[in-house]
Amino acid sequence: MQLSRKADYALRAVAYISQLKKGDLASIGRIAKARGIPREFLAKILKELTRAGVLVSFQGVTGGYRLSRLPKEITFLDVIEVMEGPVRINLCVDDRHCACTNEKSCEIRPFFVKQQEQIIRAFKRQNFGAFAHNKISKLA
Amino acid sequence: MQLSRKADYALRAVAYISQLKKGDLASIGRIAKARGIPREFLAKILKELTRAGVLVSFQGVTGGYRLSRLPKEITFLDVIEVMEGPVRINLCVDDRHCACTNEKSCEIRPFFVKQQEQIIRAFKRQNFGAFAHNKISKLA
DNA sequence: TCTTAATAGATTATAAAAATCTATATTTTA
DNA sequence: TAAAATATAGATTTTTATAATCTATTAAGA
Ligand code: SF4
Ligand code: SF4
Repeated sequence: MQLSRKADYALRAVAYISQLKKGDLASIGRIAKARGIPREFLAKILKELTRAGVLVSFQGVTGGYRLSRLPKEITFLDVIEVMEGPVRINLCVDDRHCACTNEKSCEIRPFFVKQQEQIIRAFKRQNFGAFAHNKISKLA
Repeated sequence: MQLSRKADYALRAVAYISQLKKGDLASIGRIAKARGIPREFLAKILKELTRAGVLVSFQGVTGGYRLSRLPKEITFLDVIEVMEGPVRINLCVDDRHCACTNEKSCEIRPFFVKQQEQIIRAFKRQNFGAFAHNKISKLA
């Protein structure tokens, strides 16, 4: 019932990158240091975000990462789903078949279906526009 | 980001017990069979719920469990917290001190504080009155 | 006193999360 | 063109949490 550290790190890294000036890049090392995230773990995270199309990367001495689109066009849900896969608040609550065989008659399932909709809506509503360079004074 | 099986089992067990007629008891074996929950695991769960004051138990041949109070007076939150401890949607989001040192300046924390309030409110609102004997035709 | 319950608590097994490691590819610049 | 700094790929390891089971004991009714 708790967000993984991986997703938490990812959200903070993307928030950091959102604050870059247009055209700027941030390297793994810089982000890791600024946000206190284990460097190698962050490398893995940014790699996955890049592969998923959330970030764009550049290799070489002046390399690093930037967003693939505007901050306001990237949602918390986008980032969380790259890290954890589809959000499922309880085992059964998605469209796929699951191990539990009670799905049809289950008393408590409808409650979780509803709560899942709520939380997904909230994750979708929250985007990184709130952290963009013009919204926050300076990078730490 | 997913409810534990333990909590899911617990909710279904309490829902089952909520459907008993006044004065009736249900044994571990009966509930486990009816709901497809591993018997020994359920024994542990019901033990904990009893110790926490959600259920009342009776030993001996005619023993079993009943609710400690009216179904509508037991919430999903009550049961979930006995199983998993305090609900925390992300590491930092509670009153205690946590490992992450970013708490004060963290950009994303306020979002999770808010979402946590939402989900806790929903867990508190949902009670077992909805499953009481007079609401549902018969026990399966 | 036998049987069928719950209780207590330790233990094991499995899986997921978190982190790290090794090696390679790419780009800049001295 | 060699060195340095960067990202990429993927495997591996470590750690922790979840899930489940086991052993022994206590309690009460028939
Ligand atoms: S018991 Fe109900 S809520 Fe739980 S996993 Fe199965 S269908 Fe879903
Ligand atoms: S980084 Fe922010 S949201 Fe994440 S655990 Fe730390 S304070 Fe909480």
